[in-house]
Amino acid sequence: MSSHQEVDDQMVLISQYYPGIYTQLMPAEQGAAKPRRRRKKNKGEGSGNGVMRKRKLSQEQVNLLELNFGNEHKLESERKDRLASELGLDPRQVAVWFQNRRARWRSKKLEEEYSKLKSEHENNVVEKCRLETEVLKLKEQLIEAEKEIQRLLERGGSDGLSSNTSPSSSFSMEPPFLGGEFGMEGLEKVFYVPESSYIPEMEWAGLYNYM
Amino acid sequence: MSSHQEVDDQMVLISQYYPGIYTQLMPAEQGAAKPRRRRKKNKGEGSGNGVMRKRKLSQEQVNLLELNFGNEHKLESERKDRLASELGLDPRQVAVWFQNRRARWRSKKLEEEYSKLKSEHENNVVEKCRLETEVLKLKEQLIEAEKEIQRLLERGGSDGLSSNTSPSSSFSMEPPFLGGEFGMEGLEKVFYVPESSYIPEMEWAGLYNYM
DNA sequence: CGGTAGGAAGTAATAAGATGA
DNA sequence: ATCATCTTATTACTTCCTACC
Repeated sequence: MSSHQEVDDQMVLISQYYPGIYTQLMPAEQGAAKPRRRRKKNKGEGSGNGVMRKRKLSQEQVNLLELNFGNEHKLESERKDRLASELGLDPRQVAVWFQNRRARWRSKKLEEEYSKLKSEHENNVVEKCRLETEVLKLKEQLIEAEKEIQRLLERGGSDGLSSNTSPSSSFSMEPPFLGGEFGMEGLEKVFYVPESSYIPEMEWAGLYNYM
Repeated sequence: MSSHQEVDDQMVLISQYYPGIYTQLMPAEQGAAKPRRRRKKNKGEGSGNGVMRKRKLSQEQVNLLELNFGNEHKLESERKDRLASELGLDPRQVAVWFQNRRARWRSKKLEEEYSKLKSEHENNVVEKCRLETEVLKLKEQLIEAEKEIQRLLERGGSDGLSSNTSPSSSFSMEPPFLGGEFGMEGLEKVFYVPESSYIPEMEWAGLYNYM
C-alpha cells in the first residue's frame, strides 16, 4: 500500500517538456511515437484523433498541495487562486485536486477506523471468552459452596438453622440467574432456595433490566 | 449513500446522439454551446482546444456490464471481446470498466464489513458488560456463601470439620482469583483458604494462563 | 425567484508497478 | 523477456445537493 507513491520523482514525467500553464500533457496515442511500454492497441480511443491528455502533476506541485492540505482540508477561493498561481496550475485543477484528496482521505480514514475497530473487537472477544469461563468457574464454586452448606446443615441437626441473625443468610438465586446460554439450565435444582433474598448493596443487579 | 445513484436514467445522456462505436461524447467546453449548468470558466482545461471527452456509458450498456460482473468479477479476453462487440465499445473500455468496478466493489465491501463489524462489536460490548456484572454478582454470592459456611462451622464446634469425605470440600481460591479489574482486591481476605484445592473437572481454569 | 460557488459521490480514463504465462 | 491483465493511485469530470446572494 506504500510501495509506489513517493518514488515517482525522477524520470517519470515525460511532460516536463511542457512547463506551460497546464503542466503535463501526455503525447497522443498515435501522434508520432509510442513511448508506452504496453497498451499496444490503444488506437482510436481519443475520439479518433491525436488528443492530448494531461496527466500527473509534478512531485513539487503535489508536495505543495499536500502541505496545504495538511493545514486545512477545505480550500477557500483565495487560497485556491494563490496556490494556482504559485504552482502554475489552473485554479480549477487545484480545486479538483482538493476534492479528490478529500475523497482519498475519507476512504483512508475508513480503512483506519476499520482496523482499529477490528483489533478492539478481537480484544473484546477474548475478554468475553475469559469472562464466560470465569462465570462458569464461579458458578461451579457456588455449587460447591452450596453443597458444603447443605452438608453442614444436615450435620448440625436441630440447630438454630441460622435463620437471619446475620446478613450472611441472604442467598439469592433468582429464576433467571443460572439459566441461559451456558448449558447449565438444570443446575439451579441443586440449590435450595431460601426464598429470602435481598442484599442492600446489590442495586447494580438492576442493570439486568435492559436485557 | 443511496440517494442519487440509481436515478440518472432518463435525460442525463446528452450523448445518446452518438450511437457510434464510441458511445458517449460530451460536447467540448467551448465547441459551440455550453449545455452545462455551471462551471462557466472551464476554458482551457482540455489542453486549450475543443476536445471531445467521452463520458457515461448508457444505462443499457451498464446493465449488461453489471450483469456480467455479477456472474464473475474477472474478465477473460474472450468475454471482454464479446462484450465489447455486443455493447459497441472498445474492448479497452470494457476492461477499464471492469477494473473500476472491482475497485468500487472493494471499497463498498469494506464499508459493509465496517458496519457489520461495528454492530457486532456493539453487541459484544453489551455482552461484556453483562458478563462483568454477572461476575460481580457471583463473587458477591460466593462471599455470602463463605460467610454462611464460616458461621455454620463456628456453630458446629468440634465436629468432624468435613475434612474430605465428599468431593464438595474443594473450595479453590487461587491468588489471582478475586483480584484485578473489579476493585475487589481486598475481598479474598474474607475467605479462609483451605489450601487444598484441585477439582478434577476444572482444567479449563488453565485458560487464565494467557492473561 | 434564479444563478452561482462549492462539496460529496460516482464514473471514466490514465499511470505505473507487480505478476503470471 | 515480452505481453496482457491486475492493482493502486491519480486526474478530471458529471451529477446531485446545499448555501448564499
